[in-house]
Amino acid sequence: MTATARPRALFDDDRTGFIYRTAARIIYEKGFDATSMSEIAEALDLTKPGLYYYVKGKKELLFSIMQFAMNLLDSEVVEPSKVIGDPEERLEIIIRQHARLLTHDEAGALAILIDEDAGLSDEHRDEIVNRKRAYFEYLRLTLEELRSRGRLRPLDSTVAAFSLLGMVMWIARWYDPKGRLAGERVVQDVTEIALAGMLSAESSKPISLAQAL
Amino acid sequence: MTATARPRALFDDDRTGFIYRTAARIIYEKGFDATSMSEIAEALDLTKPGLYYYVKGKKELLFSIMQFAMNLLDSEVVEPSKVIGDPEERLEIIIRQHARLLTHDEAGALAILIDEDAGLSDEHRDEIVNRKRAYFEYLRLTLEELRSRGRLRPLDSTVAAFSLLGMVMWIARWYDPKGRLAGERVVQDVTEIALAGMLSAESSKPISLAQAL
DNA sequence: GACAATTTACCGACCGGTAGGTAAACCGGT
DNA sequence: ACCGGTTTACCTACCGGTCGGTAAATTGTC
Repeated sequence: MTATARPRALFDDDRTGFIYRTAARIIYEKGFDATSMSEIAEALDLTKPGLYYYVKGKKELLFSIMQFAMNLLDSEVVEPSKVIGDPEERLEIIIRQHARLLTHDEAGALAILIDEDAGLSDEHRDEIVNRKRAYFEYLRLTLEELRSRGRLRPLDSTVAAFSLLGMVMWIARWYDPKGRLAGERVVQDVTEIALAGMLSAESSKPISLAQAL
Repeated sequence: MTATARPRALFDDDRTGFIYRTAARIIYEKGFDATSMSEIAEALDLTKPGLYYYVKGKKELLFSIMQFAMNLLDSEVVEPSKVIGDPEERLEIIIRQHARLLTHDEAGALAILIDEDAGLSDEHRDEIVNRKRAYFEYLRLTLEELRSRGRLRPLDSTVAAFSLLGMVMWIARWYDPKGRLAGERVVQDVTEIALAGMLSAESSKPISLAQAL
């Protein structure tokens, strides 16, 4: 697990990266519309035009942060799960990794990804929505694969996939890393609830092949 | 429209009610900050001062809508479930009724309730947060009751309650009443996933107890 | 049932303030 | 002398909110 492996995103070394991450934190805390460019600039010890030297505009800034968040999701959740053949194990990794991401500090950018697409231009929103849709479809197809092996409850896979996402995404809304609950406990419980909600009653893990016949 | 028991909220007859509901729809679609009072006024075939004849201010308008939504939640979810003794049945009613509410048209006000508390004044936010907290605690205590009867998986009840809420609330984000999926199918599947995720493996009754509603 | 007094339901014009954004000057390092 | 990075000074657009006013309905009085 190498627990401390920090995700190391695209922009992390240069000044631009610092700006994006700082902006993400503030926008996450206050909301996109309620956050002014001057505020972000101030947090960077800059004046507003100083910030505009680095970013083209407020919408582009939001878009960049969202692309960063989607990259994070791809590299930390999708990629590691892709190599796993068994759909049940794969589903578990998806949930667990996604939940884990949200309990870590990068949650800010991820949470922005959830809520703020209204602030994007039409073309940018299309881009983000497509990437979200791809992730959703990946999750849904994993569920369908599970169904074809008789391991999924008799559920509509769209409803099931959205339910999983809702459970997991919600973590960003309520979890406080400085609170009573340990992050790993949250990740563990959410993963367990999610799997139990999806898998058909009999034969959780040990037996697998005999049932398909 | 009589037999199906429309929730019939506080404001439904008078002009004020119409204003609140219209505003809720627009704010739900565009977000609170991105919605101007002139826009709301225009949707009502009024000018801005005309709108201000009815509402004291933008924040008060938001607060009123949120109070309406909380009242709806209380009358449609909490009240009907309170009379049920068995915690498993009660849990099912809570989930089912809450999900059902979100698949109906009143979802707008409910969704605002989810996202927009940042727009409230401090005192108003306290009021809303307290009501939300009461609902959460009601749900969590139902889970604890379930645990005391050995029917809850070994989960932290806080994590479990938030997971349920996330699943259910998320419906407002993705469900389209005009889409492919029938509302009742969504309600049914989500309820099933939720219960399966909570209840310990042995001895879960057949799901369909409370079909009549 | 006539008519003055009052209230209801609005509108046009406008104000203070702030947001996103820009032009142009400035400054330190090489 | 140049140039990346930064500032000062500023513009325009729009937002929440208010002021003064008014046509139409309602109410009280005789």
